[in-house]
Amino acid sequence: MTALQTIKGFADLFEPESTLFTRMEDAARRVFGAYGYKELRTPILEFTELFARSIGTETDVVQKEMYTFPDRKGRSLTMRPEATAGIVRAYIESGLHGRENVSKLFSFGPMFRYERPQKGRMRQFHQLDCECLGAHEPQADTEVVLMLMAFLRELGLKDLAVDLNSLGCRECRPAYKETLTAFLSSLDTGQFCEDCRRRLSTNPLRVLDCKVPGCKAMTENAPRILDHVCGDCKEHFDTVVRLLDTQGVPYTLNPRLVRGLDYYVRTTFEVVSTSIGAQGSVAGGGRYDGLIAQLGGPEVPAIGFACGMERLALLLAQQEHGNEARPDFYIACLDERAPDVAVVAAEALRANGLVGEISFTAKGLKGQMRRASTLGARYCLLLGENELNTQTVAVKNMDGGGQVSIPLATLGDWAEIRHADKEQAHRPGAGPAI
RNA sequence: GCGGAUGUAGCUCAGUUGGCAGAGCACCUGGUUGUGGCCCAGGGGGUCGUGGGUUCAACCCCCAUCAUUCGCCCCA
Repeated sequence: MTALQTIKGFADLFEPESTLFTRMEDAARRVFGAYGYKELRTPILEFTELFARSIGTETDVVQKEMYTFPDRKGRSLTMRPEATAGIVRAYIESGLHGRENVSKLFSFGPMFRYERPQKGRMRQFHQLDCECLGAHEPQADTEVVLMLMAFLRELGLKDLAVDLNSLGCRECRPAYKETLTAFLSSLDTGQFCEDCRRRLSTNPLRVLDCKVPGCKAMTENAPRILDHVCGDCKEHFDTVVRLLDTQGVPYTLNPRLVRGLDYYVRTTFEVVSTSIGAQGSVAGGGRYDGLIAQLGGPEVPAIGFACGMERLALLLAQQEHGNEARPDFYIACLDERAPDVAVVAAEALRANGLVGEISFTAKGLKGQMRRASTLGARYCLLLGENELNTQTVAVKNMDGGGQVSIPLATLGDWAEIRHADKEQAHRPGAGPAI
């Protein structure tokens, strides 16, 4: 029998990733909750039509990256490739728009895209998602960016850059598109890379986003969308930027920043890290005023963002390398009767706030000490023949201190003192407890 | 979908021109050490990713395939 393995691009999350994910979710609830956002959980499966209509039939995501299959009655279902469509569907279907003017929702969970896996990109990946539905005001845009930054700060992440741009609206973007196309066509198009020559006709805005140095140089003097948006869009964007200034948020105006999904308009932003390779984009979002109506809902504006949890986990992991928490104790069993006693003793220690484990089997002391050492335990509790006969436990300080003998009956008191020490030690530092 | 790299012990990886399968860490046993984590000696562990081919002989060369990984495309 050959052993089974995970599906390509689907990962089992062990420590420390599993803990990092939990911490991100906790931080999200705290920070987003502070801005009045409520948690929403939508299904992983939706009718395929939802994504076709929202993301855009012509996009790569819909054309070749979705997990799509018929159910038992032949209806086409798709495992969600992103979160916004499902949230908007739920928003419309629940009639939430009729009960409140502005709805603020956040969500997190697995998404699915059939892509070639690489660093920070899985076929099953996870996103944190925030949507502010019903607000057209530029203050909503600013607050969403501020909230995203507050969330990343809460996680202790540094060295992140915010890129900002406006994509114009349905009124002014077509005109800019023409201006841009005219400019690009006037260049020596043969010098563009293969992809850009294709983009020229399919999606000229994407040419600005090309990473090939040659293409970048050629589009250096391309007309900037910010100089071509209509008065309303300009005013909207100016307000967003001015408010970010007052809050001291560092950002870069990036005229090349465009979005992959069709429904974005006006403000668009991205948070980038320079330290995780090619997949440096950690979060991205923007305004999508037309989407809700496009999906059969009311004419309601909205703005939101999605945050890639795998990429955040990469950043957190490299930032916290070597900061693993130490267990407080390890109980070494040196006698066959010891494991029984160890279970009870460990419970007494944990009841007083300590963290640690025991050896289930009795083995030689040398191996036990090695085990305690590799675990990084602060104290190694020895249960040998002598200790069992005298109803005591030998407690050895693994950090070079001495060793004391403690009656089993008073182990709880000892643990209480050690726990108090630990609390004291954690007070000044900002490190996570446990 | 396209391109590069890598698959050898539980883990990290060496392996010369094609000539008996290796090290470190981990694990087990023994010795030593003041109650011991260091040190010393020994031991268990391998379909060399898989399937073909070339050869007297393949971890090594060739073909195929699977997997992992870094990029491209696309996206968070």
